[in-house]
Amino acid sequence: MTAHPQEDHYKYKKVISIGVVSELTGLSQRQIRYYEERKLVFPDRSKGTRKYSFADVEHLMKIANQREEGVSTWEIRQEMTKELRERMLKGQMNAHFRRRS
Amino acid sequence: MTAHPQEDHYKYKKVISIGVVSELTGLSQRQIRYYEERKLVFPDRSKGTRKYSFADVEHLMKIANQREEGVSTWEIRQEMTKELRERMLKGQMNAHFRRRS
DNA sequence: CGTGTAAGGAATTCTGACACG
DNA sequence: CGTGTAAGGAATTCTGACACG
Repeated sequence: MTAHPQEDHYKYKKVISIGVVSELTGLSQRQIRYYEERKLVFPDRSKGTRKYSFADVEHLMKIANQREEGVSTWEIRQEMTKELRERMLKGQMNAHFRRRS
Repeated sequence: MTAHPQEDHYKYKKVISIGVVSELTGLSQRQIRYYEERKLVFPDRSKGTRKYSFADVEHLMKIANQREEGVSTWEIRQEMTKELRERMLKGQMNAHFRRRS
């Protein structure tokens, strides 16, 4: 599917500490941890300390933009689960049509 | 040139701490720091602490393989500078032919 | 609700050195 | 030469709480 399957997961590998994420996003560590509490981000934990991926960083930047526009964390969360449902539906449909065509 | 110019530098962005690099490569922190001393890797420094890229991680894995084959750090270094010279030459030639064709 | 901050502790990283070989 | 380790300190991260609004 992709030209460089390995490179692809550079984006998703959770290796970045919160300090670096803070620098990259311009968000405070407090904000980043709070967004986790509100279930907007899901870092890995390596013995207590949080590890984020580049995808997480991008996602946090989107969140930062939405927050600036006055969107609440609750609304952002709603939007996320909604998109998730849509993606799952699409997956279902793909599986469905793949089976019978 | 590339489909996703931004994604591309996920590979080169120096954001990974030495502990994670150690886990990723299987090398000890001592080894990783020593290879830096021998000028085989060049992490960024953010206020003292080293930050590596995924490219650095890959490079360290190659180094680990060479070391297992008995190649000395000095020889690895030689090989690196040699490759660098070749790449620079190629750049020169590209510039040269670009100018006159 | 969303974020700042001070507090105390735990985990991480750093350097220079001694050791072995 | 290449790597391990103990040592002491510095920087990072963590949690729970109080504050403001």
